[in-house]
Amino acid sequence: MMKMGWPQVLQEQGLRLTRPRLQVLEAIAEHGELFAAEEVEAWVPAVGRATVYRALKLLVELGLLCKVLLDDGSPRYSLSAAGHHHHLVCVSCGTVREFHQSVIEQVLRQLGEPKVGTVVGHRIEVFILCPNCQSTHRDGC
Amino acid sequence: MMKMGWPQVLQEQGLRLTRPRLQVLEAIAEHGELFAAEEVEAWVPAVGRATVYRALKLLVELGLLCKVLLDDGSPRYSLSAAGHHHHLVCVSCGTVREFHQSVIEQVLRQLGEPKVGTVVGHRIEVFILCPNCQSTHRDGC
DNA sequence: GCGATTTTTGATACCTGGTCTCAATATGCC
DNA sequence: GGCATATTGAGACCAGGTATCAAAAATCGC
Repeated sequence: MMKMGWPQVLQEQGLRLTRPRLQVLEAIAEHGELFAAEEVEAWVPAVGRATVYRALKLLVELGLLCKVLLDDGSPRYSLSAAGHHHHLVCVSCGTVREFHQSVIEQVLRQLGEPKVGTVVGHRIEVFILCPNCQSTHRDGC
Repeated sequence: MMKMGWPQVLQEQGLRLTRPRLQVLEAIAEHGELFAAEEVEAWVPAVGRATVYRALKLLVELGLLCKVLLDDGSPRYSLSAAGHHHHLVCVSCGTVREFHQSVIEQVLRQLGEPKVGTVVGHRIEVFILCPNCQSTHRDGC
């Protein structure tokens, strides 16, 4: 679920749908919603390290995956809806929600006065404690 | 300039003002406004690698330095005014400006409805092309 | 000023998250 | 099936750190 369309997307770019790429994709689809590159490596031991990283990069470029920077700057990947958005990351359980906030975008645009410069991009990451983790303080969360 | 108060700050924490720490601090004060950890290493070859990183961490914790994540997630450090703020980073020349936007903070607070969770932190980085880099397209910028 | 105490250092090993190279292999296309 | 081209995997290497631990330095009490 999310795998469909993938071959087409690839081929439009002159890219090939190879076994390693498929294995990576399947592992991701099957496992978590927020994961580290290292975890993917472990999920597909048959696939070389470099290839795993190449696949992740590809998926990010194609917009199927999103690179999220945690509180301390360490990178994680999450399945992504298309388009520009930001993340609500639960610092406890790692759940990631995407959100859109046109107000914020507007404010940022306003920053782009001539004297400041042209805004060429931005990143917003919001760290939360999700309702689940908030109520149940069991560490299993 | 910015060095004053430093001994006091350190001692209040039971920390010591050592030569390596001073060397790192002086190098930073003397050199750039946005720099990589690696650069600091090169500026103070007499100071061990681990110590450089420890000093940087300390300075960040004490709020004298700010860790900025570039577009691609790679970390840089910049001299910092105290207090919560965000960054305007010029993608061309690396100039960093701090900014405050209460509107954004407000919006983020609103995200913290019960059903979403409690906002425990956020990071905002805005990437710009500064007026300087915009007009003069000489790569020296 | 001296010694004891405690912090800090630096060398080194190790870690995560990647990238680069390059020969060997797999894919897509006809 | 055969060919051109994309891709892979092994392995070296890199950035940016952290952990360990004995040796050195700073501060405190006197």
